[in-house]
Amino acid sequence: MRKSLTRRERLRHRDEIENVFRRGSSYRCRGLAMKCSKNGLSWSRVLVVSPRSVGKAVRRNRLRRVGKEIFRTIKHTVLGGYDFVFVVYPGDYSFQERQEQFLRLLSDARVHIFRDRDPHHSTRPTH
RNA sequence: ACGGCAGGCCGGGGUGCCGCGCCGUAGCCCCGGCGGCAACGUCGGGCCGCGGUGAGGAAAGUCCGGGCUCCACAGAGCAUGGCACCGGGUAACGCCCGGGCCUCGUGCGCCGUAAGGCGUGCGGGGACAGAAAGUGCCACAGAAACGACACCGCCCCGCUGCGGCGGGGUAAGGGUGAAAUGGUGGGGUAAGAGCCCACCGAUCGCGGGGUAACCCGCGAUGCAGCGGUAAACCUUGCCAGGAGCAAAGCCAAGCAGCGGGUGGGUUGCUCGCCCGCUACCCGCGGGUAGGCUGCGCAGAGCGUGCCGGUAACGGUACGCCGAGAUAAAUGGCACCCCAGGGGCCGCCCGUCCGCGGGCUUCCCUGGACAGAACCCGGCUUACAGGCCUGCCGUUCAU
RNA sequence: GCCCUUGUAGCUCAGUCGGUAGAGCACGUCCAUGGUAAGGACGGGGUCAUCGGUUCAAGUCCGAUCGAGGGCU
Repeated sequence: MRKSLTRRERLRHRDEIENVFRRGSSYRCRGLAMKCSKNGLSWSRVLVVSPRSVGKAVRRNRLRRVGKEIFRTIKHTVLGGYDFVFVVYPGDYSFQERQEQFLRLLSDARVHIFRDRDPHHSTRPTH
């Protein structure tokens, strides 16, 4: 499977983003928050942002890039048909610790598929 | 060798795997539009390959100056705002370069008992026009704060009850203040005072040098107009029309109009000019927050050499084409080199026996400040570490 | 990206033309009350966001920096 994250798989428009923030379900843990909602498409779309309190543009870009990279490497284990918004908060975390935060919130939302299981028989999300 | 100051430059490099934006290009024939009966052609998109390319010296703050776009043209005057020694550079500037003057620090020399003064060298700083056009302000203190004045004093005359009192002269000394109407020394005088003299300062005139700011020399005037503040109003000279790429133009989608004004034309006033009076403007309400152009373009462009210039910079020849996103591309992981910091075992060298330096090995960091958003020229601010040049100081060697 | 506004006591704000920084609430002590609140008297508390400049003198004038808030398709 390709590990790319193309333009189609990113959440790009203001109304779509505001829709997720307004109507999506919330999940959060230390250092990360996630909002998601169904988008009616066959694939999932994602957006990673960092709040203004993180600091200046360089630090905020860095957190967004790490978040995008994590989603890219694990996106084949995520169900299709959802819009995700990840809000990355500052903290002294390594790449692996950040990845665990993402996997935990995706599991909490029941949209995470483990690789040793057949995707077609996994439990459907309940919202 | 080390340390300090000033100026200039750089701001990690490489390999592998995975990934992102943009440009070009072959393919698939996946999707849509148009043409065609069809095969297919064409345009746009998607996917998958290949090639190219991909953050900074400040990209930052948005403090100045332009280009560019729109306001019919970008016109005149006033208002308003900005700038301000002189000359040059530049598209322009409040920027840069050179020069002048003032001021601060410091070395040397001279004068002086000293305080200090003068000359000169080096380095730093200066929003540095005008206070003899006018207005305002100068708290407290002080007699008096701008054309004003006598508190303590000093001196003369008169009176006296010998304590002083009155009239006048004076501004040297004390005192107040940030600042008291030239300074120092001498003469003079009742005491004093540019009252007179010498030197310094100031003003004016003449001559010389310099494009100029200004400098130098000589002479005259006792200085009778002279305090400070224009980053107070102001005066003089110069500059500026306004808004800003969320400018501006086009396409698609969508909605609902109502009330008011007669003028409107992107700060204010007047004039001119233009447009319009089925138009335009103002207010309330409703709808849309998508795409394309602008916008990645050869440009006040970058690099190197030569020429002119003290320099900023200009000219010329050759070469090069160097990001273009839009919830916003330039990233992630691993390793090596290099650089820096820290620790321990061992080895070597020096030793004033406190330790210092080098090698090996291990760990940490990739280091600081910081992310293009229409584009340039500056300014300001932030910044780990390193390199180069010049000057100064200390030590060692010759 | 562009354009504005603002920063004064713990909080909300005054401070004109430069001349020793104030008000209300809050805080402390005392009075008053059997006690508390209200009330009264007295008092403490400020790097005027930071740095530099002009001036004899700066919260005020000028420049730079930092922070906070708002608007523009």
